[in-house]
Amino acid sequence: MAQSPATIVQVAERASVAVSTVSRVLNGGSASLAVQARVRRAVSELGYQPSLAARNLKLGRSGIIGLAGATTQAPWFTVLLGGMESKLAEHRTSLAIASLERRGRFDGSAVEAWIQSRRVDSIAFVRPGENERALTRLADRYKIAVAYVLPEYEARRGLIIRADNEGGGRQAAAHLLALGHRRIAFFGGPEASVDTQNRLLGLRTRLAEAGLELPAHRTWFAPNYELGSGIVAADIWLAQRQFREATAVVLGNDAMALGFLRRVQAHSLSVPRDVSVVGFDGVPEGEFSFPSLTTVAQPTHACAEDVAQLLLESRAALLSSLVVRSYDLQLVVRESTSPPPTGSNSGGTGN
Amino acid sequence: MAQSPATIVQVAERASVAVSTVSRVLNGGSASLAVQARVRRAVSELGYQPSLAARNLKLGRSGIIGLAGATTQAPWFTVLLGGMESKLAEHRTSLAIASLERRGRFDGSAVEAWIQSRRVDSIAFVRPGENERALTRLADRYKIAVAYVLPEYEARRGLIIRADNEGGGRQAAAHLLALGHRRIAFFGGPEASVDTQNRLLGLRTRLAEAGLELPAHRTWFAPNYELGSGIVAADIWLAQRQFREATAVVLGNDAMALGFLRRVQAHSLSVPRDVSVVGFDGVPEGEFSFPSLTTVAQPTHACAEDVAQLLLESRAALLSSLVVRSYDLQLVVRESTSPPPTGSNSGGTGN
DNA sequence: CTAGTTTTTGGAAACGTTTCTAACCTTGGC
DNA sequence: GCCAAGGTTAGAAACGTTTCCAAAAACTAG
Repeated sequence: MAQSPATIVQVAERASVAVSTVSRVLNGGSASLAVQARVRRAVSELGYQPSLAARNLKLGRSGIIGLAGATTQAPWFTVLLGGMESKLAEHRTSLAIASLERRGRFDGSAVEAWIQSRRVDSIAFVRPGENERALTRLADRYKIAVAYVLPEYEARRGLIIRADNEGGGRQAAAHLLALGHRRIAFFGGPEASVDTQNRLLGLRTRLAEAGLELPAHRTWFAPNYELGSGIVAADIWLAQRQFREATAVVLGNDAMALGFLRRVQAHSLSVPRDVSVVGFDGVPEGEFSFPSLTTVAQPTHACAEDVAQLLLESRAALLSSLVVRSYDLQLVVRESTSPPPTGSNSGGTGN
Repeated sequence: MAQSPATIVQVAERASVAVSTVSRVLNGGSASLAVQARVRRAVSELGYQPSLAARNLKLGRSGIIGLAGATTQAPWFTVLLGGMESKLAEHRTSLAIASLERRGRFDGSAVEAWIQSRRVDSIAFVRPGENERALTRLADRYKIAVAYVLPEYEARRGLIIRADNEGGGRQAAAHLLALGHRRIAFFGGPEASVDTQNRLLGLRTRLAEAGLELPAHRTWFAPNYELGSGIVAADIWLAQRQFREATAVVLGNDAMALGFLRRVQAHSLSVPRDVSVVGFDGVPEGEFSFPSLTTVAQPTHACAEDVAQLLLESRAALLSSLVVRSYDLQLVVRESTSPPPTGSNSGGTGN
């Protein structure tokens, strides 16, 4: 039908009314009932929808919220994407995606050009990691409201979405204790990672409450959070006596846990019969692995909606002040954990 | 520094030059060297980047390519997203995401409002499935260039990205034949699905070339492509003699294959020792499953770049004509396939 | 019926670009 | 030294909105 989309001018003509009147009617201003009816009829006859681009240009904003992460394919990222999209769709706001990396490397100037040319109103950085400082400078330069989703450090203003990793560690420990495990090993992500440290802290705290320890000789830190680190962890667990004594292992994240699973099974051991395995994150892959993975899941979906909402409604406030939101992690019990092998469940202190 | 982003007017003032001149210089028009230098200096001093919104408004387009799928979290979708994003970033074009579903149901009018208010220049529908006709009507109404990524049917104009599922079926068959399998079972997706039919056709064709058959009593069709269908498939394989004779099974897609894997292993059988398993799609989960999954992967990344490129460069052509691109699938051999159990590898004809 | 008050409406400016047209400045040939 | 031709630059209009301000219309009250 409509060759090119109808404009407000056409609506005005058809309703025999001034352009400004159409705008007023559509934005809830006052108008006589007769005019309102005429305008609305013209609108529906023409199938008119205001051009957001023109509207936002006039209003001095872009109506765009940016979402940027190191990779657009990480599970975290896509969940956030879905959650924010559904929230934003109701608010005439669009979501623009940017990858922080070009050809595998962080590219600050590409991000800067992107922010500037789109004039994004707000932006959410997903797991900014080591780039956080550079990104903060960028956001400051352009006075953009910004949300950091699971940052490692802490910015001075903006919205910080953090996960209660310590609580998550406690939950993992509680679960394993309830199953009867007494000796637990921890194969963390990078030692410098705040997340890993907090998870370990939670584990230790909860174990201590049960009179148990998680000694340093049963903790190990990987160079990264990749699947390969889980493979190495498995080799260590298989080969080293002080680790092998553990009847349950907690891995730095799900990717590592999946690697661990594979390697251990390749050695003809069974999970959870020979060893119980717990991961962190709650990635979808964990549901389909064999055995499916017990994990401490991040509350990503809830975060997504809150990020969208706050970035929309508290934009002004976020420009100057700091808002920190912490979310509880949630234990998801699946098949990779069970009571320890009978016999190894001695009443020892675990040292 | 810059409170609000610099505009072309400020650049013009700083360079003591008219606004139109700045625009000309920046867009490669002719200008004296002295002026060029002055303008460029002003641009870099102010950190000026043109506002894409204003630019596109004037140019009568939006500079936005839409990407819409039933769910924004499907593996297919995210790969496409990443691929298109990196391609588009070089072309001053942004990608806008929309979900075709609101609260789990297809919502045509939401999609229409979205298309219209954003004035998207082109749009890519990912696996439109049963909504394809409605979406085609929409695209026609607004005269938008449109790409259908893996459609079930075929539109009259636009870009059709299809995968050579028949060839994929042939590859799967060839692989299993090479390993020594003679009796193969097929657990497809919905019988009405074109993809499933083509995959089956490819399997049959290749087997026929080897003098073998894939008889109807060793094929089964699921109601959908979900994991649960794979579970049911496994139960059928386990229970029914004519299926159980097969030393290798081909599933409708990876999700089903993963379900099959889990169920069979839950019955204390080993993959691939007791049965070889092949999936379709190449989802990331298949890499981390145990055993990792042999699959016939979709060439998603290549598609993504082509979709972006064609939607950008051949926009006009796509408005009236039909372009069909077919992509080869690629066999990815992992752990879930091996030679059949010795003894069952008789020289029979497979009937 | 008039004057005052309120409500409704239309006109114009503005947002930040690009492009068209016309004016200006150089240059070179005579 | 003049004129034409060429290249370079400035000015204005346009894209589709919203909003401000003033004009017009509709009431209200005296």
